[in-house]
Amino acid sequence: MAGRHVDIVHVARRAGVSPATVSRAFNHPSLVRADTRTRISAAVDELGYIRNRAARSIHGKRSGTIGLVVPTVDNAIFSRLIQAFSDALNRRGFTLLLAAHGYDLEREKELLRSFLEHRVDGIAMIGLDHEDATFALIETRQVPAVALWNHDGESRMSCVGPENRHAGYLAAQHLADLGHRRVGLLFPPTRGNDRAASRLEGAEALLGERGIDVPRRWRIEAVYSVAAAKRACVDLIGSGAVPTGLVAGNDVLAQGAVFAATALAVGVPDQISVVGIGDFSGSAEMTPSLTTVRLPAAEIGEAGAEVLLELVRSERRRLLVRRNLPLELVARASTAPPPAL
Amino acid sequence: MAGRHVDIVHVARRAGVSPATVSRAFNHPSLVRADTRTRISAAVDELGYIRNRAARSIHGKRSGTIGLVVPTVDNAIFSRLIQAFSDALNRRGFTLLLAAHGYDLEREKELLRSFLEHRVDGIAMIGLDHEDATFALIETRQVPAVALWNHDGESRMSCVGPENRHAGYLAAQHLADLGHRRVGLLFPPTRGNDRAASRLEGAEALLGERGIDVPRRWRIEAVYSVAAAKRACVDLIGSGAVPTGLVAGNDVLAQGAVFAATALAVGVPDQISVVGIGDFSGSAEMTPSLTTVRLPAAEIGEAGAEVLLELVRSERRRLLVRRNLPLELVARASTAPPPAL
DNA sequence: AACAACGATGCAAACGTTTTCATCGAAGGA
DNA sequence: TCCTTCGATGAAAACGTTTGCATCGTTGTT
Repeated sequence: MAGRHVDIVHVARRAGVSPATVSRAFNHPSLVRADTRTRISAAVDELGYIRNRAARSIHGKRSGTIGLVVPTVDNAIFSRLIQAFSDALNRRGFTLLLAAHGYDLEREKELLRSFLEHRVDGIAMIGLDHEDATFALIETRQVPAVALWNHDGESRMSCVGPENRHAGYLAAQHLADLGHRRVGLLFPPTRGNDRAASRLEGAEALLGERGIDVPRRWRIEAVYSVAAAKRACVDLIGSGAVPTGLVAGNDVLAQGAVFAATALAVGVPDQISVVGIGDFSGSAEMTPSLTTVRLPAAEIGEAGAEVLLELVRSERRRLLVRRNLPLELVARASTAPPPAL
Repeated sequence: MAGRHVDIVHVARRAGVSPATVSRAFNHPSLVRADTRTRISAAVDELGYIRNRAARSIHGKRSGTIGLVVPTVDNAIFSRLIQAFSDALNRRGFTLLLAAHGYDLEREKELLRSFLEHRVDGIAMIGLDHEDATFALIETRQVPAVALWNHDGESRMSCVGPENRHAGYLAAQHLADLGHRRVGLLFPPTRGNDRAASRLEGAEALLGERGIDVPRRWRIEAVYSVAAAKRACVDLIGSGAVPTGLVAGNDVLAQGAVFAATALAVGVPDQISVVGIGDFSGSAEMTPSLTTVRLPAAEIGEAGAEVLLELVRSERRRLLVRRNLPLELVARASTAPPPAL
């Protein structure tokens, strides 16, 4: 009964109407008499008809898909963002196309191209730093686009997110306010990652203001993983000269730092204070609980979808929307004044 | 120059050939003379033409998309799976459609429908337990489908994953082998979650074999979050009668349990042993490092994509492929023999 | 030199929808 | 009763591709 290749014509025949009427029943129900609609709906159920969006979108109609390109899915905080973004999309009848570029902006451009082949109605990407070709693609195709996860008043494209620079600033400020003068910086590679770069910049700005100088050996780079961060910090602590405070570029790195200190019996926060950025799941529960700058991941996803769909609906293709989301320092147990000398 | 609405006809005109030849240059390059191909390729670049996959897929051609429905993205272990699955797809020229149903199988069916409207070439879902309507949809549409994250020799659909039952069995076995007789079970709600249900079943089977009875108050349910697990375990420990060993349904719950014990100064593993399932990122680095059953998330994603695309290419629509992925108990520092009485 | 075979390309139909325009019948106004 | 208006529906064109078939020029065979 229900079949593999039922199309609108089959439905129309079964319901005793023309294909046009079936189409209208779906897209403009008010134009179709109620009892006709009922017959059509019955025919749809009997035949197991499923509409073909590809055929719809050929008419310049919306495809009902939104593309999201992220550096990686496998990441506590992006996954929260993706979840919120996807939910918000689904609620509004859109479907998510997702791809990850692994912090390779060249690859990002390719993925964007592939999304455009699928005629996505809108594009979301992480961060404001992209290849020129990426911007060019967006502009000539005039496809609605939004950058998530970073905010900049001067941005070249619409954006929804917090000021990552400010996040770094707040984290460093917290340590400085507690009296720390010997501060280390534990950050991921900043290449192709403007969020990390901005945070680092913000932290350095605050430290500069307070006249705190960070020697090279306390500037540590670790890829995004608890294991890498822990290793790097074990090395740092083993090297002897240890800072009293550490600003980590995100909570995963901060967790690694805390685990390293704990493993080496260096007290947190008695001997070293650690502040993260992100407030990932688990940061509040670990021992000691992690002081961090909360990034509103779910809000970014939600608001990002909202802004993007607004752009999709709007006819004004050149419209730029910027939404700045608030940050908040969450003081917990991993930070305290530095030990007396 | 480059435009918003360039189609294959524009390209053809510019290259001085017919649209058919342009189409062939893309899909069957060997049928087109090399210098013609060059002209076409130049025209494509000049005009900024991007192919329209919607128009292609209308001919019964593949859409080049694969749908993945997960319970949630926001979850350390699924995000690893999604990452691997997506990468494997991209490498083979496919694009991922993603949606999350929040452990609501009714919702899952809706999302599947929406994917079918987009004419995905294949479907991947998590687990083997789905609504009848979901199975029916897959069967009448004859769309290639695979279940990830669980394996069952009798499964109704193709599947790629480990035996979750065995994972639970192994975890419990480890505690029993160490000599624990007073064992607790910390699991997520099993409704709509056959992986958790299987693990619980496996753990109970082993405990039954060893004649270990788990009283009701040591069967704890906590939703998937460190915070919820920690709360539940704080309650358990506060209640007085504490087991010497705890099997957690996954590492997130196990981490919550460890944090609870640590916070209440109950030694892990001296007073209580905790074993998880998953081997999430961070489990090896925390203090104490977590004993767990490793689930090969990345391998599942990779192999899942491979199997699914095999099904897509195959003409045999009723083909069932089952791939069983190995499990491994990773003994670390969170488990030890029970304290002497 | 005639013919067959082949490679390269064009023409036009087809894919499953949506939408414009036309048609038809019924209701309402003079 | 005739004319207008309006609501419901159908016919057909259009969307951007792909592909079967036809065509045409070239090369190789006898």
